[in-house]
Amino acid sequence: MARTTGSDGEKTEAAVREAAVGLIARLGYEAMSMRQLAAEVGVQAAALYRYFPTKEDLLFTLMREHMEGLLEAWDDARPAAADPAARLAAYVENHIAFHIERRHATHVSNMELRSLSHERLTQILKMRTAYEKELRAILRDGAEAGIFETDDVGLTAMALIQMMTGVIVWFRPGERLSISEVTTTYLSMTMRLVGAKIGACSAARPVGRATEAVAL
Amino acid sequence: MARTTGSDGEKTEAAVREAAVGLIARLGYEAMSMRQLAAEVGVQAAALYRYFPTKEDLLFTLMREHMEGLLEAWDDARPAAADPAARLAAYVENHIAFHIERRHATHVSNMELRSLSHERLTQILKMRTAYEKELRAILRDGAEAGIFETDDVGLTAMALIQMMTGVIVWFRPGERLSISEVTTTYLSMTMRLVGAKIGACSAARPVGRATEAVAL
DNA sequence: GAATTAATTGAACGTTCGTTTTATTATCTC
DNA sequence: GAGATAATAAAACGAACGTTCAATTAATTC
Repeated sequence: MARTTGSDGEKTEAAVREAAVGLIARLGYEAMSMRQLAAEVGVQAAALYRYFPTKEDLLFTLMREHMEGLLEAWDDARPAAADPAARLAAYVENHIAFHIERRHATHVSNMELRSLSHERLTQILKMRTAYEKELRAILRDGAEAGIFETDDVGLTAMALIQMMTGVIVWFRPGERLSISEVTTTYLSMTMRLVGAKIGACSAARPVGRATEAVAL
Repeated sequence: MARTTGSDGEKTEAAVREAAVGLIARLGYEAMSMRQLAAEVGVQAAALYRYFPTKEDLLFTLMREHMEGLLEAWDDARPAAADPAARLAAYVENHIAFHIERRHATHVSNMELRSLSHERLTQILKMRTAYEKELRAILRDGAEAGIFETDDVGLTAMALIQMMTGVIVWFRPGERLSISEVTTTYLSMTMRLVGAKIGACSAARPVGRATEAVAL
């Protein structure tokens, strides 16, 4: 046989991407075979090569578009206001929402970096660094304004990102907590972690601890 | 050829374990071939099967021993005192020290879970849960005693563990920060994150923020 | 020093892998 | 409706995979 009735390149390519994200997230890039992916899409393995020249090209495409999406999402969510606390709150909310919504793609982008060629790895890491740089800028501004109290901006940024991204490891939609409950809790943990002063944060509710400290 | 002069089963097995941890951490379990591992040890692939019946047995052994080591380390480090803040400080210090010292093994234990059979996965996860339960108990005790201020004990525990374990992603020995500097900073971030009250923590230096809150 | 055991080699097994090639059919263009 | 093109199937490629087996030699035992 050959071309099947109703076959459409765009639809097939989209189906390949979607199936690939799911399979790689579940099995790992190395463990997923092209035949397995093709079967999931309902196609022969050879057909995949019409859309992606190699298996690694497929992986790289998924990762690059994930990172581009993350940077775009932050570009849209970034508040105009200069208030560091509000900017930090927006960063946290955007980060958690984006990563929960794309758990599988995030898993792939975080776990399969070692399967990229050196050049492509560099490309992905460059995007990641640009994204992290945004957080460091917020923390630095907040520390200089005396609103935050961070011992080490770089280290705090890494700790926050690890903490937030870690949500995808245990979060399952429809279980005990909703996305907004998780986000609220993470927001207040973040504000406490950076030592945010009261009233400085418009989006987050008052962090709470300082009131009790005063009461001591 | 056959048995080589000076060959010793115990030494070879230890060399296999060590090389396997390094290779799996760098390449991933699926991407590492038994021939590659054998070459690293300086032996033929067939020789590996004298010590580990299958590739998965090797992986499982590495993971199980890593988790056993973690539980033992905490058993030794656990303070006798009942003070939740001191216990939390001990947990953080032990966790970071253990994971930095065994970065590669931690990487393997965290990243290659999906390559285990269902039964063995359950076994490893049981150990991991037992370890995390210790942290939840500390947080609960601290919250009940009014020393900590945690919105959600389970969620806080996950956030803390992700944050702390994340150290191995970026930490490189001999770079900008020493282990003790990293530990100190993470300890103070932890204490702020859980909203620890001043003076409650014997091991950590005063967390700092409350003093300024009082000064407001 | 002969017998036994421990440690390893080298070659091979069947399977699966990513990928390529060729042929075939559906759809689109005019 | 003929010709061009897009989308796929089917089969095959060589290479690499985990693993097994028989042979061989070093070390140990008595």
